[in-house]
Amino acid sequence: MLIGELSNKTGLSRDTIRFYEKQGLISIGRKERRENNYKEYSENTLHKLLTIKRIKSFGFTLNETEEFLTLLDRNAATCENVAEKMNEKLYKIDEKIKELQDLKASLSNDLTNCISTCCQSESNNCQMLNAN
Amino acid sequence: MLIGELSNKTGLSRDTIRFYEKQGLISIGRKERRENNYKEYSENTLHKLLTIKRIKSFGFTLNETEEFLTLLDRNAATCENVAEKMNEKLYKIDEKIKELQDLKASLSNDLTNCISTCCQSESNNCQMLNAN
DNA sequence: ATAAACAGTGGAGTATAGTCCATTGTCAAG
DNA sequence: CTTGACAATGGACTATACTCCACTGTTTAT
Repeated sequence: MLIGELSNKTGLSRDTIRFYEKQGLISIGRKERRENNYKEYSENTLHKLLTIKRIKSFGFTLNETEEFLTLLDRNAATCENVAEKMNEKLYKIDEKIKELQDLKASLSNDLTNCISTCCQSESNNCQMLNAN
Repeated sequence: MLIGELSNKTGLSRDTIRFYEKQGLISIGRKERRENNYKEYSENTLHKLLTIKRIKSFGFTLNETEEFLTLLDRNAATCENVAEKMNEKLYKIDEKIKELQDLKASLSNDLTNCISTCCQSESNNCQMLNAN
């Protein structure tokens, strides 16, 4: 199929598909061209793109996604290997959540302080912005 | 004071300070130069940089930080105005936290499914990666 | 006198994941 | 026969917040 069809079937833009190609996530051999030089994408490539979409939906970057693809190609994407990466990602997500929660807590805290004390100050400018 | 001292006092690198200058967060007049063309930074600028650090520590971007600085300059950074921006930021943080929690939940869920079913499959490659 | 440390400027590079543009070529419909 | 839709390619641009580099000038210490 041509890139337009591939785009329709995957929901990825042509540009994105070409970008993935540049990045080496998918590849096309010299033979897989029509006489007019148009690329003829295989079902395999379609499937690969859908896989990329799925892996990305788990929050993996393109580089990480590429690692998965390599494993898949080698038939080495065992549950064990995959679960390991998933757990790492889960850990990172947890870290980010904690970071954000800390940030939220400190922001909330400062905001509370502002309401109780800073607003009584005679300065127009909120004291919360003053560095320690 | 010269940029080196400013850097020491703020903990920001010279490059960062110059970057903030390029971005217009701090500015220096033509007069504030020594004869050798070195910039002479004021206490005011030092204070401003510390304020920038503090605002950024709340998770605001440089653009958002600039808005605060503008308010401060106009003596219009009232608690009300500041609190409004803080609340917006809190809301965005909350949204991000939720996003991450959802992502985490779906990842965890798929991982659980994998462990209970996918690992019994005869394929080497984990089924979790298969697009629907 | 010379080297180290510091200052100034302009511009490039980093990471991420595309998106957009220009140009040229191809194909199908009216 | 020309217009529109689609394809290929290469390269520029986006946002964010710096960081690093090259090159030049100045000051300080030895």
